[in-house]
Amino acid sequence: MGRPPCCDKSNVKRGLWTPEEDAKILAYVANHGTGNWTLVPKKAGLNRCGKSCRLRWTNYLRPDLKHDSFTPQEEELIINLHGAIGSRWSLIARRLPGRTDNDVKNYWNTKLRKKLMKMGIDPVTHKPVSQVLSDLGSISGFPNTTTTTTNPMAYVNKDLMMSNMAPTKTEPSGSNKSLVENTQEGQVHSYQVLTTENVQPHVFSEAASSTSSSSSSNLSHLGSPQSYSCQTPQAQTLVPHCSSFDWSEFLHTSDSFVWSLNPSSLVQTEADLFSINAKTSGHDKQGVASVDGCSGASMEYHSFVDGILDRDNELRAAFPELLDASFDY
DNA sequence: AATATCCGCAACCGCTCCGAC
DNA sequence: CGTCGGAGCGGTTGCGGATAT
Repeated sequence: MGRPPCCDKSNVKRGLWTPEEDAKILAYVANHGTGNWTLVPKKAGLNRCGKSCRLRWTNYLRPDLKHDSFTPQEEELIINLHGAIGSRWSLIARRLPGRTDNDVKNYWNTKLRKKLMKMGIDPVTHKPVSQVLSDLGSISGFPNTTTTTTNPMAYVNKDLMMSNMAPTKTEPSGSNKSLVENTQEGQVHSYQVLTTENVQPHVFSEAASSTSSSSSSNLSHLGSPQSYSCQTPQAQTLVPHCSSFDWSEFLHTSDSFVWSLNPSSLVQTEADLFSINAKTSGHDKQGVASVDGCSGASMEYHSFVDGILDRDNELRAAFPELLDASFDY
């Protein structure tokens, strides 16, 4: 037995909102405030679903919303947060005053995801594409007796597969979901994320609420000595290895984590990113973390993207034969 | 100038969460 | 403790404008 619909879909207006409808919502909220949205259409004289009214208010009409374009700082923040917690748009949006989860989600899907891919960074795992593909190579050499993940392919971004792989393997649709469907509430899952080194298996716990393969993957990074990101010792202790974990709470209480990734050297443009890459590949390693962990105070000069690119350079140097030229970006 | 294609954004859908009863 | 229903969330769709051909 399914849930009854919140309203009679056939008798309510759908689609774009008119200025008159917006005015009615605004007037209603001004007089009555928000809450009990199912009653709003009737009371405000609108032929709309209450849910639709709520969305219109929260995503567009709220007076505290910003409607201008995202700043480079906001961009950086979104990337960092997405790398840390995956596609938890509402949590990310809470860190961006005046932005809604829908704003952030759309901006990610239309701009940032493509931007990262263009830079050779897999937007799902936040790893360099070459590393993801070489990881995939390792994984595809099954059987892997230590991996408890039911679907290793879930780590691989669909876009990445489409753009870089022969069409012989495709990510099963809803693979993210498959991880979740196999997850009982409160159950702890252990994963080994394979890397080319594959010498430092690490285990992490997945919060039961997690529905994102990207976050799963990145959670592993947070606790991993192989991490490309600039975790602080605090960060490692802040990410609890337990099944009941509230990311919202985490984000509110652990500014030192994400914000320590790159507090002083926000990457401004794609051109900057490439120039950074050029610098680091020129072995100007001042302030660059070692691969096997964070190297103290120098970390604060090392950006999130720097870490990714350094990691990639290191990988290429160590395993030139593994990286086919076609993987170049 | 006309048409096709691409892109961004607003809105919708279906699901889960959570509090009230 | 189970059910109900509102609220919230993430994924997806579709429209309309911009750009390319």
